[in-house]
Amino acid sequence: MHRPYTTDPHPLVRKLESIVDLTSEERDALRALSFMQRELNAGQDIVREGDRPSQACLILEGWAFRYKMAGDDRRQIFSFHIPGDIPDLLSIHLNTMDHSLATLTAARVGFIQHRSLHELFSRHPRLPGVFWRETLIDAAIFREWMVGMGRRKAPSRIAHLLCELYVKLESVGLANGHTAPLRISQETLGDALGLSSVHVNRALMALRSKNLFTFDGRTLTIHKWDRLAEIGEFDPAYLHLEPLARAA
Amino acid sequence: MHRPYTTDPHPLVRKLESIVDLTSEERDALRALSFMQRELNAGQDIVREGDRPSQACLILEGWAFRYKMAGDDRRQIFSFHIPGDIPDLLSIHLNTMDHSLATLTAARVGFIQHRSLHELFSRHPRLPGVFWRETLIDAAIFREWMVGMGRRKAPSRIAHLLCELYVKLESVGLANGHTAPLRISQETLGDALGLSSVHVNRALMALRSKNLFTFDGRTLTIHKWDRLAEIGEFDPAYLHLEPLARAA
DNA sequence: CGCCCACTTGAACGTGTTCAAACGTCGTGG
DNA sequence: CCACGACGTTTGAACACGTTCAAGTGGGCG
Repeated sequence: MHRPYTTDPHPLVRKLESIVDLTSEERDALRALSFMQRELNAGQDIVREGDRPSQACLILEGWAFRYKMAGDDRRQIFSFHIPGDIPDLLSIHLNTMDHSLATLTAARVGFIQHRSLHELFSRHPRLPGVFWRETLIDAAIFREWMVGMGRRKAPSRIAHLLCELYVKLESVGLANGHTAPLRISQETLGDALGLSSVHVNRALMALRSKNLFTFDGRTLTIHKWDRLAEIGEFDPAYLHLEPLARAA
Repeated sequence: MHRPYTTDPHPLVRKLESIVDLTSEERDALRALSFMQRELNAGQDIVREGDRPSQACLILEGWAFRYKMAGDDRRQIFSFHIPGDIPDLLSIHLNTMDHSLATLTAARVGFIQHRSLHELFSRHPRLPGVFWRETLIDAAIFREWMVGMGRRKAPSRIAHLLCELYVKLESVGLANGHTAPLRISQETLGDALGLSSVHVNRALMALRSKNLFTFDGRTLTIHKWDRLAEIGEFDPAYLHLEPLARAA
């Protein structure tokens, strides 16, 4: 379905190579991007709604997620991010953050100055298009989540999310066979799906009784992909995983 | 809150000038963009999920919306579009449409070849960033709709959408005083909000009884903005209406 | 005038929420 | 090593919100 992942040690290079053939100059330029590195615990905000960042955050290890609060009790999560992602890349064109970014697990992240990215883009004119495309895929995933929250019931939403996360992990080489690491609490799943944790629990138990997958909050193993995809109405087209045409 | 709109006859120039100061060269290049023009009735698909367009659609007159079907009965609408918008601009970087675009009202649209856009971008290096930014704002609106569908109740969602549409119309000069044209059926509102038309009707009636606004499916007049914004938890920050810095 | 479409209303039903309590597990410190 | 606490999961019961189906209303347009 998609190109084989490479094993480049740089997460950003690895991610982009899963999408497009980089020239060696582009690869070198990406590896040369300088950033300040930080280790964070789980559940820490990286950037907050209202901030005006001058740098963007590259996930090097661990998971992050984006969210926004409605009032001070209701949280809506928009996306989960894995190594190689730059979840707040949008801050290079939108001055003020309209949402927050936080770590889901303990994580290592790098902060890249916007200035460095602009330089990278002007020197390597194919790259802005590649990153633009990444933000368009983000938006495609948002649309699919909207379909879920607007038009699918809880079990279907859960099945869909599990399929999506599995495919994304697999596409960057983080899944083995039918198993992938997935350290997400039911409360967090609920905040991503627009459900209460109680209802996530009940729907999850109902799904579990069908033996389609096992999931204990740490590891996801999918036993019957086709059936799960059917329940979740999952069609991966919106992830746009087909690689781009080769570099000229 | 945002810059005064210009009255340039070209909808695309008018839209972009509401965001950024264009140089006269940029303006001329935009006006010179060639496109095939078409008149469409209300409720016609312009591009469909699965298509691989070689052109992008500029709305010249009337309204359009983007949507996706779940099964063949449930429809989810993602966005509404007005003159100056290029709702499927994403097709320049994503080969296959993951959703459809249709007219809401009778409309006049222009189809711009992707090739022309690429040429425009390479000749006017500030423009890709401006268009990229537009697609990032699209995504910001998707996020806000996710908050609504996941975490707000029907009356709040409706109030929020009315506020959003009013502000967007005002920002391009399509609202007069407190009144704006808004030709949307309750069924369509429901498909955008993740609600049944029956429930939209009831929630709308309940809101109407508060005399915050009048809306008859054609025209929206807002009487008590503050109160409506409060009910909808509407904070326009996510629309990123502040103009960009002036051209150097 | 009459038809069509959108809006309105009612009643029964279903999905998901809320509140509360109990249970398990894991990591920490005594 | 065990006790404890923190946190996530599981369960129950009552309730609220939203859906569905069905019928009736009203306005605009041919």
